Amino acid sequence: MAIAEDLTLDFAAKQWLTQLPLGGGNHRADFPVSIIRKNAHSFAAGTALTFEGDDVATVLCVLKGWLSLSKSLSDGQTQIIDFALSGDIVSPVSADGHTSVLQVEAATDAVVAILTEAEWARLKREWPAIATVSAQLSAAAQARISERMLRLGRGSAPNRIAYSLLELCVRLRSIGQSTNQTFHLPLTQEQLGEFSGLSSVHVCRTLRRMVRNEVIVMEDHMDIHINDLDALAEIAGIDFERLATEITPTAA
Amino acid sequence: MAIAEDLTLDFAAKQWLTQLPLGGGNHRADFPVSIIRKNAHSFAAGTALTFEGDDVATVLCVLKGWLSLSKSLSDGQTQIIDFALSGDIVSPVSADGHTSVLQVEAATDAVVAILTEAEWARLKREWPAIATVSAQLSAAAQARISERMLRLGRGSAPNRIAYSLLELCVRLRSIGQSTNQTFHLPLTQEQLGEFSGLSSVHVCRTLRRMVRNEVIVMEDHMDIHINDLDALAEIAGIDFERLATEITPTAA
DNA sequence: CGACCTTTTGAAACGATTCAATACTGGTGG
DNA sequence: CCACCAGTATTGAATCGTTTCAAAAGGTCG
Repeated sequence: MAIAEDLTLDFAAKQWLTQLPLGGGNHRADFPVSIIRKNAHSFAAGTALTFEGDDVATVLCVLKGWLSLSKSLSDGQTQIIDFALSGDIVSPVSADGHTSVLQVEAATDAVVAILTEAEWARLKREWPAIATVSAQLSAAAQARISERMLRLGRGSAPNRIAYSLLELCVRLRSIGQSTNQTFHLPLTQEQLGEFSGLSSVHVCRTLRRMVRNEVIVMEDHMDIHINDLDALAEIAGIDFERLATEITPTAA
Repeated sequence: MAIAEDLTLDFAAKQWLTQLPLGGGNHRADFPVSIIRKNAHSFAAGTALTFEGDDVATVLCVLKGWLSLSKSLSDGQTQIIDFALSGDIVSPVSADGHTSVLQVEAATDAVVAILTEAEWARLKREWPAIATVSAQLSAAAQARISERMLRLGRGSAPNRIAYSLLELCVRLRSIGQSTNQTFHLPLTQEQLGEFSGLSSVHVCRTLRRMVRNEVIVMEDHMDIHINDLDALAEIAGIDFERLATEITPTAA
């Protein structure tokens, strides 16, 4: 974990931090960007982000890449609770404020600003726009977690996979990393299984069937194109554009 | 839905609203209680709480009874995402602020204060203690939803049922409705199935097996006593007291 | 008492997992 | 440049756990 120097890159992408109405000419407006920049760290894919002691009360702003938030059963079986993508905010704190309930890991190479609860509270207080976006992000996270719980509890394998693909497509689109239902998932089938509650073998079978039916096209280790959006949405049991408004922070 | 007149009852229970350090002699300190009282409504068990149009941006404070928050697949299969118990706060709003992502229903007879987002924001602003409790409650909800997602995705039926019982036991204990691991669940086996992602038939089989093994005792339609806490915690894959600190707001 | 809902239990069917063998891919070092 | 390796993907076959179907028993309420 090293201080990130290359923050220019992803800031160009469509992200909340760059979109904040922070008040143009006002030089203080640089403050949020600068405090986040100052606390930015790089993580290589696969690295665990650990929090101990007082560090727990911490807020993570993902500036680049994907984080996976997961939990494991005692026998090692893992469930990915959520992915935090570029622009997302994570506070992996439990009700007692002392333990992290979730294991946080960089799913890809990632850049993350790590703020204390206090710093974050101050940002929210002094820049209401940040508080607003933060609330929207958390409502969006809530909504997509509900959708996924529904499918973990009740959905078939095709339903789960279809939903997972559509959710990630929608989210990537909202941060400018997908157009025309084409996107790259930086995941193994094993990880997609941990996300959707299926064995990697069954993820493979299900994806293959979708390719055979020409619902999706797959190339180069997880470059996905949704060929028949209506069919996939039907399998997932959602309305694509409605899902987008529910699980994605909408421009205020 | 009628204005509730009988608010004295559950207020006696150990609840956040009564525990707030609102500043003793200060007469303004009555304000939170009075605004909540003014907006309290009664719902009979089974009633759906609906929100339309501008009502969506709404906060629910459960004063008495249980709410169930659920989602359904197009074929009618339902997943209960969470129960909101007495003292819990629910904001069933999606990221666009216009649709309710969750179906809210009174699982028992219930009394709920229904506040607008604006009223709630004002309460939080003027009584920081409310903001604190609110944050704790939402961290607790986050934590228990993660635990449940893990089990929906990866757990066996016994694991899911054991966890569900323990979670509800812990939560009921924290609001003074369970002592000695004895409590009443106001749920049918069907609902317990919707909560744990199992068919009602399999809920029955699993509970029966636990009774046979003397892990739990069941009487009178869902009066449950956990007879062998260690065994149940083992099946659920948790540490009981640790779970309590994670999924329950801790006294500040 | 009958109507209705919930619980219980058995048997059959189904879907997902596990096991196992093979192929594919990208990276490393001879 | 090729051989090799580890990790990943693919496919088939057997197994397992859960669901579904069905039938009966228990409870509650008009």
